[in-house]
Amino acid sequence: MIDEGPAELVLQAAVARRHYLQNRSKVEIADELGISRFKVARLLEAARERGLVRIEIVRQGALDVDLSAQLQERYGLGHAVVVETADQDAGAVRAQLGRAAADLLAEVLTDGDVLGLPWSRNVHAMVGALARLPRTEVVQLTGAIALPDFDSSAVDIVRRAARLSGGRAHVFYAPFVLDTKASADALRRQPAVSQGLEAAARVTHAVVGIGLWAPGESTIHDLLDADEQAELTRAGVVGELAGVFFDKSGKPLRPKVAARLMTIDPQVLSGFREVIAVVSGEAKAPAVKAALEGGLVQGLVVDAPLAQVLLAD
Amino acid sequence: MIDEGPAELVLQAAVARRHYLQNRSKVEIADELGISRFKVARLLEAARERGLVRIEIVRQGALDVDLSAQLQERYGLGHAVVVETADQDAGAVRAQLGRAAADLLAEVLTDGDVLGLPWSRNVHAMVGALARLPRTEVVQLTGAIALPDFDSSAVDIVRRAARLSGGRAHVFYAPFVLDTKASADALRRQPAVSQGLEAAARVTHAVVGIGLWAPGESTIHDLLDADEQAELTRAGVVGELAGVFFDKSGKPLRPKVAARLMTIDPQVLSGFREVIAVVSGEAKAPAVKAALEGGLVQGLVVDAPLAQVLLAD
DNA sequence: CATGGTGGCGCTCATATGAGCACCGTGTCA
DNA sequence: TGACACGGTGCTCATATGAGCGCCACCATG
Repeated sequence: MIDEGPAELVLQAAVARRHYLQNRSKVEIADELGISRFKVARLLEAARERGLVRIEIVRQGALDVDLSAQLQERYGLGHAVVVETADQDAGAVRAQLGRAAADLLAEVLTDGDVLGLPWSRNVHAMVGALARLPRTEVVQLTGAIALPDFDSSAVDIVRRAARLSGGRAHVFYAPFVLDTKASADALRRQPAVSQGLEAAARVTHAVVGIGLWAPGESTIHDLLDADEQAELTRAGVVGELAGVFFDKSGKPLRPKVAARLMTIDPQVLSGFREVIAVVSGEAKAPAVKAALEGGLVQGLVVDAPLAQVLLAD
Repeated sequence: MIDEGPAELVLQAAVARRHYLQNRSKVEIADELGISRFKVARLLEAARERGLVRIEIVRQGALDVDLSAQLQERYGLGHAVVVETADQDAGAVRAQLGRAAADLLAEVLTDGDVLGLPWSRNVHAMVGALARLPRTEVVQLTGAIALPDFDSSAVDIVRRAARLSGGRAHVFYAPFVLDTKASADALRRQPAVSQGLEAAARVTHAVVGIGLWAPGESTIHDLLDADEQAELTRAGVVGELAGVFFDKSGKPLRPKVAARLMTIDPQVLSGFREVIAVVSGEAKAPAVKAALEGGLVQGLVVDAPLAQVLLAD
């Protein structure tokens, strides 16, 4: 009797089929085939080693759940969602991410949580896709930016989210970037503004975008002049989220320019239970990686290409 | 909190990934994720139900082990081997089947077994592919046929197998088909022939081809004249193997013509421990099905198309 | 012929797992 | 408000499973 021939192979397949495809127990299989349960176990092991059994985690609709799970495990995230975006233009990708993020948020939030939202194109997209939310207060985290292509500001974002949740909206009217520290301080002294920013202390969940500190990759970057951009680069800034700057290890920085921004303090951010970042594009990987490593975000909604880069060593 | 969103999906994927891809126990996973082992079990169940986990039995080289296992289970066979033959011509298919059958035989036979071989094109191909065999006697089961394309007869087949195994060859020189019953009887009285056929009683394993009772699908069919062909068809013959005729339920028949054939008795055939049939081509399915249902064969080496038909209900 | 190595097999016993149940918080309806 | 159904959870206990071990047949040497 010569071993390892086709009969052995087919026996392994027969056992694997019964166990994995018809999920019957090893004892059952052993009885049926008249062999010991130990032999069944060994046959299964051999079948797996030989590569006879192929197991994969399948994509579900637009979600690549396998990549998601890998991301979640790799960075110890609370939540990770990878959206499969069949090479579409940036706008379509943003919309898909927004939908996924909206679903995630609706699932993650519980009555009594407090949601914080900054201005961000991706956050805007998410709020646009929101259908329903548990009852939560919604807090504005940054000043407003009026961009030519967007007819919505931080205030509108927060209002819409609050309307959907049925909770209270904490808003204030102020620009994201002021011309001087003095103007910014003056604004912060306004009761409406200070109350709004104080509410941020109660926030449990925030949804943010992440900007890479490079031209065209961060709204704030593009709002500053060349000298300031360079200064922050020299200071080690690789990215920002909700107006909080951080370096390549994810450590928050407080550059002088920050005093001119209407945004939350890095320490407030770190008090949130979960910060969910919605980001797309491989280009942003360095900033996202830094934010992850610094523990600035605990949730991630990204497109597949970015996920791939984040997982590549 | 709204259920069944992306977070739930990703959680299921995370659990499935850990369990199936990194095969860690449910208890381990439960500890790591901080949930109960029961919840892990339920998540896995949900993941499987949802189709999130995909398990398949993979083809191995030329063998479709999954189809093989299905065939084996379906017909309660001792052995089944399905060969993947990427739509080649009949000759190439025959050669591949022969190789698979040779490997199977080498694996199945044990010292002391007795191998019986009839004349058949597929058996000829198998013997040609044989490289080594355990020590077994080899017994000729049918008379010889000289076909224009084949320079080998039953005698040569048996001799070659015996040489490879190192066992004794039991051969006799006689044609497969005689002109009259009287000639056949006379031949059977020859000591050399009768001794050969008697040795068949000790056979434990036989490898045979299966002929479908139709033009071009059975060597014996084509050797008879039109009247006889029709007579057997009327008698219910759907196929033959090793010169034994059978009907559509696999019951052996003994038509008058059989007396003119130099072959074994149906009863002798049923005394063999395992009869392995080597067959290819969907066309032969009816004959193969009959032989299987009648319990005439316990082993099968077939090409994938035939296997598909045998499994289709 | 003795000797030791090797691989396959099935055992024991601790652990992992599944079936079924009880519990709890929630929502619904009278 | 109370009664009740329901989904989700973790428990108990019987069963299935895995790790490691010893047995035995086989084989290759001295």
